[in-house]
Amino acid sequence: MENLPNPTEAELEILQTLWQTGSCSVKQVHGILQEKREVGYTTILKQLQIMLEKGLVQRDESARIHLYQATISERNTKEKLVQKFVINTFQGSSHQLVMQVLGNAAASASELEEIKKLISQLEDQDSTHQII
Amino acid sequence: MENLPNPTEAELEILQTLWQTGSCSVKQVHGILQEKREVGYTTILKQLQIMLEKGLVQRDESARIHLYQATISERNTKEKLVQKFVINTFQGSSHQLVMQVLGNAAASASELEEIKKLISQLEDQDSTHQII
DNA sequence: ATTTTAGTACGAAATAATTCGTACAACATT
DNA sequence: AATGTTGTACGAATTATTTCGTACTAAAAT
Repeated sequence: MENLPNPTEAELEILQTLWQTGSCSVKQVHGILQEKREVGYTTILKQLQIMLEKGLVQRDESARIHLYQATISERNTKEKLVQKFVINTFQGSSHQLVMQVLGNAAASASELEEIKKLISQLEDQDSTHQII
Repeated sequence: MENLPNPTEAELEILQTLWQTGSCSVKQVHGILQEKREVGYTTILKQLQIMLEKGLVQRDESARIHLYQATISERNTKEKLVQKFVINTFQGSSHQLVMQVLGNAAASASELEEIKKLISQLEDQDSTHQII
């Protein structure tokens, strides 16, 4: 249960492709990111090497072409990033964040439906499990 | 209608105190932040000077003690920061962000109530104003 | 066997963000 | 007037992040 550093912005970009694709060569990652923006091959290579040092990814070196994969889960990572963001930007009030987002982002009716459903579930949990 | 850069983390911290207090001397800002963490006076001074250059704050120099105030609104700034965060972390899906947050942060019943109310409002708007 | 191709390793430059020391200026106190 | 106090200005060190060039290595193709 090590405590790894949060990924930086560029690192997160790479992690996203690893989460989506599973296990990637540098070439694959580069190919995917290249579609979004101009970036050198060795830039991605170096990033992955740094991420390896940090423990954010692991790699299979058995073949000549190394295969990288994320060591941290998408869910858990995003959870931490959200937490940090909420602290920095909303003084820790995730409620405030939600209100902001719902206010801005014209959410579609079906999305609102989904959110309402989640809230109902949460409320049920509350009344069922809460001790007081 | 200039387009100012997003504030960095340290800058945001300062902006928060300016938003809360209105118009502050360096000393005031420093005093408030000092309570949260160890930080030098000239650090804050320099930050404010940089923020002035960037246009994030303006200052009243009429007195010897300069008074700083934010040039960008809290609401608007946070909106942009959220937008950027959602793009980086949730590939632009603010809906995903909301689901994450609600799932994690054990929101209190009253908070959930408040959110539900907002959702109802949004739904009303939809049915009332939407064209299709 | 030589050459070309496709990969990794590594140093280091470029950029951005943060921090603070030192110098200087204005006002207040003696 | 001299001294102390409380400000601002500014240069510069430090740290983090991002980027890429150059060198090296192994495999594939000739």
